Amino acid sequence: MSLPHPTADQISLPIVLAVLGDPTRLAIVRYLASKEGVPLNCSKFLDLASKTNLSYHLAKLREAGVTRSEAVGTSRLITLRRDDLDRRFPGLLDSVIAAADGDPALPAVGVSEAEVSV
Amino acid sequence: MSLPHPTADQISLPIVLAVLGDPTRLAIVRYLASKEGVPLNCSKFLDLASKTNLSYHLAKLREAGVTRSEAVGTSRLITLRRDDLDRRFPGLLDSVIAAADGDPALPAVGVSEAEVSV
DNA sequence: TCCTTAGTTCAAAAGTTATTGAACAATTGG
DNA sequence: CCAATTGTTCAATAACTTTTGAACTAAGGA
Repeated sequence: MSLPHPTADQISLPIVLAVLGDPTRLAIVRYLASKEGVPLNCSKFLDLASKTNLSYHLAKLREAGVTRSEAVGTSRLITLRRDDLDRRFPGLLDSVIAAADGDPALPAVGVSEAEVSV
Repeated sequence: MSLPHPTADQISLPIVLAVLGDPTRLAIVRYLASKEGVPLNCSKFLDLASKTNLSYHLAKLREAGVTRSEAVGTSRLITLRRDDLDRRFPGLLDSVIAAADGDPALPAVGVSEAEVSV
């Protein structure tokens, strides 16, 4: 582990809610949840935002304690901190993801604007 | 009903999360949840923020679809839109409120700074 | 009617967050 | 070593959010 992460008990509810309240970050979290166990690198999310902007949003998620980023080579392997989140805020992540999955208007990884309207 | 409210299906997940991501608004929602069924007026929340600022936060909650405000005389009776929220986002409100209740560091209605530290 | 109570609106200021491009580091493969 | 790949950092800007005080409206009671 390379970058600074909060410990599980430093994770703050309002910060997590505010961080998940951004559609780009919510899309990242949904995708991580859908690929649980598979560490992903940033390039997976390039259809959501520019590389620089993604770096910003991924840092927000990491600093909030929602994700964990591990440096491996030139990549960052990103995983959802599901265990920590479930322990701190039981049921929260599941209900957020289920609600997001039920909303076709939200941006999602691998679903370009074109694909949506076709 | 006097003021503009979104319909249940206009309620947006990211907006609700962002709105609940503010500690003052989270305290309002927790208090409304703890007094469910009892319509409250704004004065209940005056220990959280100034009257003007409260008006701003309560408008945010209403516009997001989290609360309903009804004008009765010079008062606004405020209630939580639990049915609508539970239908749109099952389990979300309960997990947020349970998580907030478990965090003594969060501001709460009727718990002044003095009372906390004494 | 006049005063009080309850809350809103407005404009300004302050603070925060999001987005961008250019420049930078670090690793890996040829 | 050189070039490509992967992602970060920085500074600037744009855009939004929060907070404030003063002025206002509308209802209710004396």
